[in-house]
Amino acid sequence: MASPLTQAQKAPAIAHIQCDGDDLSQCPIRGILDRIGDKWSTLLILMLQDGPKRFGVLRRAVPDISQRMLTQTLRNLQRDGFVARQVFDTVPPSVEYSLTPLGESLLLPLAGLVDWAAMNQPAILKARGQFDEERP
Amino acid sequence: MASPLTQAQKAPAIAHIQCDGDDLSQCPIRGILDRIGDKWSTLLILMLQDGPKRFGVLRRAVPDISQRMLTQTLRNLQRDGFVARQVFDTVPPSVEYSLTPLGESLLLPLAGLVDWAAMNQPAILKARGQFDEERP
DNA sequence: CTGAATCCAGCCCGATACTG
DNA sequence: CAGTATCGGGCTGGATTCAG
Repeated sequence: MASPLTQAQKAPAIAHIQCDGDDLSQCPIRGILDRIGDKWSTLLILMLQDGPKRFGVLRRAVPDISQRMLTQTLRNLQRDGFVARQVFDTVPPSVEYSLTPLGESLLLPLAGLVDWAAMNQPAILKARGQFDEERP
Repeated sequence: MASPLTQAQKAPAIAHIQCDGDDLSQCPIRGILDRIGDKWSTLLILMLQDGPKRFGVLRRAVPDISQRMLTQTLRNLQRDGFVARQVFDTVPPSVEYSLTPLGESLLLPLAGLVDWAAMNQPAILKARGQFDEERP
């Protein structure tokens, strides 16, 4: 844990991650994947990366999300300590969501994944096309 | 709607990832998240990081996966070009799965996420506990 | 040993309507 | 404006059984 940043270009050395056997349910990687793996969490985290946003702003920024899912996803993110929720007691009421330090720290590893995805999507699509082509 | 916001603040480098608006379905990050977000893909990728493994070996290494899910997950990974499948025509038949170069390249960003998860799981659990405690 | 096929439970998520 | 409640569909994933 003394080298948080310099592992950028090292060879894969994720040996200690077993997660198998008996206690797979409380595997740390599983916990975070269950969170970012759902449909909207990652998108909302990315949306909040450049500052706090109100509920309605998020809603408009992600047009195809329902109020239900927006509320629920924000709740989960808040519960895990990724986002903070601040209520302004005005009329009409307004609520601001923002990334906590913990949430912001997630942006870094997330960026690695995002960059990888953007860079390799063509290869994935190509592989997918070939696979579907060869398999009737 | 364009993006009138400037990436000031302390945001890392995920500027160009919008994914909102009209074409959210073919957003690259969404594609990869749908893959690694499922229950077994990431675990199997990590399992294959130190060399090819046979079907039965993987099965025994991840005791709580069903044959159905093992086959299905491997198929998806193969389809996306992450793993290669080699059949040895013997009796009884044996099949070996291994990471492709594309799959290996995913190990790097994945490692970042894994490390982050391992390092911050205590904070997450703590936040979760506090949240559940404060909410009746 | 590897894998396909079927049945079935659970939940994720969307649409809608209603409150403060 | 922000959030809750309810209903229902579709997909994920587990158990079992059969086949090459």
